[in-house]
Amino acid sequence: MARARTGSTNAPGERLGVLADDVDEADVNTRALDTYIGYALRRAQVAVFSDFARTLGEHDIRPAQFSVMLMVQAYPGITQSTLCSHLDIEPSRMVGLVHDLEARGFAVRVRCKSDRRSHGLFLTKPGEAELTAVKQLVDESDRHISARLTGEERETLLALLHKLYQG
Amino acid sequence: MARARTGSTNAPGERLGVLADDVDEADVNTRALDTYIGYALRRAQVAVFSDFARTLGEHDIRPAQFSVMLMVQAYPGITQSTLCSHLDIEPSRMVGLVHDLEARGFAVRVRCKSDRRSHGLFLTKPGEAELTAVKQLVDESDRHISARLTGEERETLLALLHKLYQG
DNA sequence: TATTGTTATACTCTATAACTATA
DNA sequence: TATAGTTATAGAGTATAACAATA
Repeated sequence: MARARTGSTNAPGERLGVLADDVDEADVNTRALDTYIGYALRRAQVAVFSDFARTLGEHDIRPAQFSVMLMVQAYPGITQSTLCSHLDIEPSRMVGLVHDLEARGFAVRVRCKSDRRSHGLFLTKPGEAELTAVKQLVDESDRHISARLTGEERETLLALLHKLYQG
Repeated sequence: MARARTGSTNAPGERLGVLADDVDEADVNTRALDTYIGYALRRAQVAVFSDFARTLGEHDIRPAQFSVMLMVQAYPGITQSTLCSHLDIEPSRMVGLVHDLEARGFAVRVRCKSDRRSHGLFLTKPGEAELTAVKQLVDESDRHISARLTGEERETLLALLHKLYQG
């Protein structure tokens, strides 16, 4: 890095026609970025989501859709707007997620008794079965990506992440 | 949650025309998701990137573009392909990032001596100045989001995240 | 033949505004 | 008038294939 920083031979050259010296690829690292929480979060998230997609394979359930299914299972009859506020998903995006679940026969919308503007959501029998299968794979993926951590480190990581986005 | 799980009154009703009972919003939480590393990472990353955008304000530099500028400053003359491999950005996306930096006068492309297919990248004087200003804001944002952690917790978090995506 | 940079394309995610039906 | 759900649209991120210039 010292060599690269001198800039003695590698000047930008406002004058065109100048050719640039090589940077020795062996010297290159991302140390200047590695101290940022945001950069580390991003890289970790990409790695985790990539494993998620690989593990779920042909099920074709995205993380956001999995989170919706899990919440609908935990709270049968939950409305889209309640889901939106708790999962921090925009209502307009929720429409597509729910519509896809319905089109695949995994969920149904039912008008709410108290407020007929709202739709209560329920998993169908096939939806419950799909979620059971998918949940096993998600758990497997979570174990897989946590494999580099001890159980204690995993709990510490979860607690620190919660501190970042909660109170 | 116990009430919601019984499903006694809230059955999906394959029969249409049935109306759904309300779910008590006060009972709703994301506990079923909070134990997943991937979910916690995603929520934390959204919070951090949101603060990043808010803090940088009118500078209109996205995280990916900031990472490129920082690497070009550390390694003047670095090529797009080297940047791509180290930042894990697709070459086709790098084109747009670099083009935008050039269009704004923050960077220049210079043909490489050894391999004239490659373009060495350099920050211009205005680019250096912009990066200096932006880096202060990024550091401020990082301090801001780290405020809920002790210095030791922050280091622990970084170390655990690195374990997730590195060796 | 293989690689660098590029163009084109497409799909997902994110964000906003506007509309409808209900309240 | 306000809210739930919807539609439409646009910008950004991600991924792939194909092409020109160069190796």
